[in-house]
Amino acid sequence: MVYFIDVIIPVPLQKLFTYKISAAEAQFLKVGMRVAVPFGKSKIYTGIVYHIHNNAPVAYEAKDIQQILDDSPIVNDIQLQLWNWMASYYMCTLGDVMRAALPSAFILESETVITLNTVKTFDESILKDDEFLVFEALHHQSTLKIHDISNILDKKNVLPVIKRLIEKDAIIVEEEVYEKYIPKLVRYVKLHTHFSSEKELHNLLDELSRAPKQRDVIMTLFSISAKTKKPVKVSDLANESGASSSIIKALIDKGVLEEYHIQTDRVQYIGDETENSKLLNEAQKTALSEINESFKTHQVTLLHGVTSSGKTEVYVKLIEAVLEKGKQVLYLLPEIALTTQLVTRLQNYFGEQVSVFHSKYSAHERVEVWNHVLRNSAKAKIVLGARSSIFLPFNNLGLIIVDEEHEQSFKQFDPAPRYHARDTAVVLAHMHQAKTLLGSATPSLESYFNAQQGKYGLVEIATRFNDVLMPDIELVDIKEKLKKKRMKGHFSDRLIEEMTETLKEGHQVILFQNRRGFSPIVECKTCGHAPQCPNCDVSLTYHQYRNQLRCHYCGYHAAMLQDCEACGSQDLDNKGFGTEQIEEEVKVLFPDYKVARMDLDTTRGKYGYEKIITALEQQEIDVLVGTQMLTKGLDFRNVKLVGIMNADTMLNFPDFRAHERSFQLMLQVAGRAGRTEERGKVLIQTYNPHHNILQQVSTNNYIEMFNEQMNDRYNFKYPPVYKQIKVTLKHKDYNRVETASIWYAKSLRQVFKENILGPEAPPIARIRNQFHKNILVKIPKQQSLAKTKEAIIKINNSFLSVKDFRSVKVILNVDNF
DNA sequence: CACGTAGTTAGG
DNA sequence: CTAACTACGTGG
Repeated sequence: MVYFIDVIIPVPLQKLFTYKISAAEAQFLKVGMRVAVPFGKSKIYTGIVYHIHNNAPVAYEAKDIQQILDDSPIVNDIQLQLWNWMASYYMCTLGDVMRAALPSAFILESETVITLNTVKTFDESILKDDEFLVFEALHHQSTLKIHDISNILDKKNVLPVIKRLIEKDAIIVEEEVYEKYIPKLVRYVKLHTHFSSEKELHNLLDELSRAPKQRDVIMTLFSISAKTKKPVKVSDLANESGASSSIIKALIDKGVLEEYHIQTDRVQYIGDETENSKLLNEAQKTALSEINESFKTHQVTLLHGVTSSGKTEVYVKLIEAVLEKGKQVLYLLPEIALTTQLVTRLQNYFGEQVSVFHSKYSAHERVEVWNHVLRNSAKAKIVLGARSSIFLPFNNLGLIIVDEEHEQSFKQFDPAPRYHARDTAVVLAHMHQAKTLLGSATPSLESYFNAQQGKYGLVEIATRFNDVLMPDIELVDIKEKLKKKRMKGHFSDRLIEEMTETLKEGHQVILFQNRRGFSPIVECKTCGHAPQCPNCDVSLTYHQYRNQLRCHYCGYHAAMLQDCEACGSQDLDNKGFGTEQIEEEVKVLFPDYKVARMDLDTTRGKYGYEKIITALEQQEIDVLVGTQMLTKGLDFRNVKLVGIMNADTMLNFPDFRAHERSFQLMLQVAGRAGRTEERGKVLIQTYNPHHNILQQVSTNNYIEMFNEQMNDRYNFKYPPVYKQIKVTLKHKDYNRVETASIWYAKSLRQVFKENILGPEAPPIARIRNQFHKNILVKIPKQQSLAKTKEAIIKINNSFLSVKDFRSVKVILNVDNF
């Protein structure tokens, strides 16, 4: 009998790849294990076993696998089922999904390593300059990577050089596979068993009387192990005894102490005893029983609770109930809300059972969480994670909570799979026959729509915790203020008044500005020239903290100009405004108070975000200026005033969801104000105070906003009424994308008629030297999604078979919102 | 002709 | 996606 396996390779290819395995391997291998396989001419990839069978491929000879990498599956059947769903729903390959799903430490790749050929001695004089450089470098350093060689030679294409060196027998190249995950080992010591008897011990101590320091170490070891009754770490022993590591080493060398290693987790919860969950108030109790009731008839329930209504306590009760049944819980949050208070809060209740999973974790840390979940370990009963945690190997999920359900960061835009974690969570929960709870103070239209249609259950909490009043929201007409000369920079007299009063009372202020950077563009006052990004169709933005010009799209940066590139004038102006400028203005207006800023620039690094949050909590900051980040579920006791500097930029954003987003954003920011007894105040500065959305924000009227927006969605055939798929074409040659996109749209129109929009150039037509064109496919509710995708794939295939179009990159984005 | 770059194609 | 291969342009 011959055996074969079909393997998923982490490359964007539709097909699975078949390899030959031995009978013994077939006996051992299971679906979901990793194998190292040769792929292409010279690479070795990590693949996931998808299928084990006896059907020899007809068209080619299958290669052998190189190695089996696991003792047991690291991916379970439900995951593979989810991967399949994802690949087909989001129109990408299983390879794409695999890359996103597995922690990178699981996906090892081979790397070409170059070493000297020591077998033969040979004449250096036959080497050319380039070759000699490499040859000599290898005498200093035993191995080199391809990358190192291109650095040494300072050129891109080094393969010909390497090829010649191999031909001359000067070097050897090998493919080396690296196991990327290394468990963290901690060194422990114990007294050698040799000295376990009283007598031997006495002898030892006598012997050591001439080495007092070593004797001390032994005594300390006794006292530590007596105190803790646990194995003793070398580091603890060194600290307690004050002995240097060389003294300990001497004892180990003598055979008095024995050293050993224990594998430890990188991520550990160090906390006190867990506390009992809080008692719920009436509104929360009602909500909890309504949710439980709703789950009897619905797989998914939407919890719409106003800001600070105490949704978390309700979640905690639900989690407790699921844990009691011995099942796992996944708690999904937007990335940004994760690093803070909520983690601590849940750990207070559930202690060690909580594992956290997000993008700032290292590859090693992620593997550890993965393994805990895989083994259904007690340390990962509850996983608190960002969007990618839907990929963890759950085997017994009971509940998924998607908090801040409306957040767009649950959708991955680039690279594929372009999935929405909320929607994927619903599918995943279904596969586990688990329930999904979506929570938000400002639900997305699609979720609320689903609830209205009866697809989801709906539970509402209308009052804030402790009956704190909703903040008082005031709209400030800055057009009028400007006319009456009542603006100081970007601050209206009303905002200054309120800030002065709030600060005087010892409360804190948050100012929200919807753009980062000091000023979006730099403009020459003489000729009007604004420096542009060389790779993208955007003006560069000025960043004061590094005195740099930066492009937000490709990361290009250059030093701030001294004079205009076009006319040489030194009169350069910073136009528009952002968080940095607001910060500057606050410093001038309120010199006696501490101002801080929170945006992408100031929250870089692993704990950048926490530092600012803690400073605010400890009231080291009086005024915090920030971007969207401010909105994410932070709970500050002492913030009484929130100022929204300019509501218009977001309202006028060219996107069908601009209004919905603005509503959500403003209400979320407003929710930061007055979370204790005192009623908070929110000032919204705008040129257009009569805008419907602003009126709805000021009266906190979600339903009115929902109805009005849904009306627009009906009229213009937008989601959630219609589904949509966005096709993006990219190429560095403008004319090529132009013709390609016209061809593509025309083919789509033949099938979908008037439900095709475009091709259109996006607002930023060129990014990283690639020209973009978008085509939108609108899909009516009654039209089969599967058939629509089939048709698109068919068109896409014939598109790719046109020679001229093959170099055009096509991106399919399902539910591109 | 040697070399370098850009485009093309296959991968089991 | 990656690497090998191919076609073509440059410069000695």
